[in-house]
Amino acid sequence: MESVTTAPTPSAKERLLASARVLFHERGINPTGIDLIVRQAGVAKASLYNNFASKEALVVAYLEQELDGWVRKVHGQDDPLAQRSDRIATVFEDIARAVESHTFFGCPFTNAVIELPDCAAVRVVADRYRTMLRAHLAEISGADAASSLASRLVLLYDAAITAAKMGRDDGMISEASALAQELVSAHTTKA
Amino acid sequence: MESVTTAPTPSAKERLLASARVLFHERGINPTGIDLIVRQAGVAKASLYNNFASKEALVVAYLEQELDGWVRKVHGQDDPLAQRSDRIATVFEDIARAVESHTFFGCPFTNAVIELPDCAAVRVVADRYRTMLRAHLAEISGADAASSLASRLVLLYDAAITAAKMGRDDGMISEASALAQELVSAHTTKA
DNA sequence: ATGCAACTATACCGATCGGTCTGGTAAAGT
DNA sequence: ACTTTACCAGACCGATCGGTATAGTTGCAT
Repeated sequence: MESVTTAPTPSAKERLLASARVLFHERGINPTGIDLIVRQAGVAKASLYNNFASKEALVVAYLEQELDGWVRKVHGQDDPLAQRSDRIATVFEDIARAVESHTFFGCPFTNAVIELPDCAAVRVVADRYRTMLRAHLAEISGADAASSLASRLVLLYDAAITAAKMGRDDGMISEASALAQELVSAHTTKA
Repeated sequence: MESVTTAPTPSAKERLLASARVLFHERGINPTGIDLIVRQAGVAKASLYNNFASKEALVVAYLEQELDGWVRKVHGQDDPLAQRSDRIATVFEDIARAVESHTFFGCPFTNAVIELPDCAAVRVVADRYRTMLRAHLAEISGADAASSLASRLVLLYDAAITAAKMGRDDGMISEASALAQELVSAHTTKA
């Protein structure tokens, strides 16, 4: 039985966003030309510009799609009744799982800011993501979003992603996870 | 009195590397065209290709220059007789100072890996940098390079840079610095 | 003084970029 | 029946890309 929200034949817009996602992840944004996106989506070039004002608009839509996906994922898998340290561990396991399945290409928002440093709209979405990331990490650790602990968890999350992107990963992700859990435990017992 | 190693008139190669550095930092690598580099260096296009085989080779030379500069900087300012936590603090103060002076554009090696994901030579230089970074952080903290503490310090260093790049920086750098110093102190007193 | 190497200046190359335009097809709305 | 909407296919546009070629100049070494 199909979900009513999933059309059996994706629209041109959906196919464009889907192939843009794959290509931006695998090759980066700037090296991925319009023609390639269109061809891989099996869509006419005009359909791209009927749905998006420009390549930049497509990039922003792609980032918003990534943000939506991230929100849905963390809401779907996070168990509010679990131990704080387990909820923290889940976040880092996510990164490790993506690395193992070779579907990890770094943080899409960080990558986009680096690739398009002059695009204000990209910055806006990235800021929105980072605010929500901080809120989520604060929530699952039982800390205030403005707290020092929340800052430190954001730092460790960013760090794990950077390490996964840059290194051959000698347990850096689990190291970040362990330190994060230590911080949360210390904070929990202290309170 | 001039240093013997600094020519009064920089060669074409030196001028090219100097302007490549500025442009790659400010605009990123891919959006910076050859013509712009050449024009800003006040150099003929042929001089670029007399000194570098391709734009990619220029990028690699730029990264090697960045690595050299980083090595010289840390060797110049680090005081082996200082307290461990002070030596750690210096590393993070460096980032904060760069941010304040608006000469901070994120980690050149991370940025280059993101902008040119298919360039193996870029990866090589980036790996070299990361090995030296780990060795340096291990040394100034009195830890083994393969130790858990060294991993954690690398994580926090990366994190501080990412936070500085992505955020409006509400004390994230000093938060990373504080945590790093706490880890080193705990490790020192334990031993 | 002569020859070579390094340099400047600029025209030029094919390829590709983001983006537009034309033209045609198929389904849905009225 | 007619229009509108959404779509595909692909030619086409000017601009820019990385890179080469031509031609002339400067300065140093022998």
